[in-house]
Amino acid sequence: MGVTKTEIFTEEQNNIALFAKAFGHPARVAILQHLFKINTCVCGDLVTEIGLAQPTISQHLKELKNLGLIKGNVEGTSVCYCIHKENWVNMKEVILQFLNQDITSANCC
Amino acid sequence: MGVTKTEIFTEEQNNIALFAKAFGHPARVAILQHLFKINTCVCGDLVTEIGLAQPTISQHLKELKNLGLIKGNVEGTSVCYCIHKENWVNMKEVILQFLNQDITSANCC
DNA sequence: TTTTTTCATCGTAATATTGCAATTAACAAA
DNA sequence: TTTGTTAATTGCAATATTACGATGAAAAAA
Repeated sequence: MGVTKTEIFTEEQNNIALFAKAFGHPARVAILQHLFKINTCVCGDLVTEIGLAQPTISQHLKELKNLGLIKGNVEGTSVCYCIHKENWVNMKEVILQFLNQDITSANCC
Repeated sequence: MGVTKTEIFTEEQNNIALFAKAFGHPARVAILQHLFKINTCVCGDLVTEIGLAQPTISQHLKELKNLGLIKGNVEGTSVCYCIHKENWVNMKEVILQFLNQDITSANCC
């Protein structure tokens, strides 16, 4: 029915899925990459950088912020965004543990 | 319009997003985890293991297969699935490169 | 104060995703 | 052949996501 049955999965499985969804869209990937590349707060140039309409970027930023992967500071009329280091490291741990499952001993067809 | 504007992003950004979407749903996370845990081909018990209806599981398996992350062998009336090792390693490389962007020197607010 | 700048929010349209009942397809077993 | 088993496919309903124009809010600039 279009709604994910989160209740039948573990918290870990739901967390992995939530984080993965965060960079499951190229616009959010591009936003995060830009924040890493600039390596400091970014005030306002994300719209021209990415090439989507301002409300669309704002929406993607909101999702990333809700997940805690970025934070935003108001500076006058503009807002400066940057990676939330601590939460990024936490997210990375969760995803890495999933990606690094042992595959070497797999006895497959 | 509900449709992602893939044409304005790089191939790398689109690839990261595609792979991330693959485990952006807890059912697919659970399927992959089970395949890793069993560490061999799995024939048929995924439906009872995960707890979703058979057509739903079949659909998630199809997505993972289309992305190349798993492969399926027909064995009589049943189908055996397992991780596609080589493609999994490739996917891991792509995601890791994205996750491991340097954050230490970030000069943030 | 008025205007401008910058970003968030609202409302809406288009498309995508999730989930399942019903059916079909392919094969094994009787 | 008929029956049973297993998994894919079809069709559909419900919900989620993506994108943007229009508008609103807040602060700086004139």
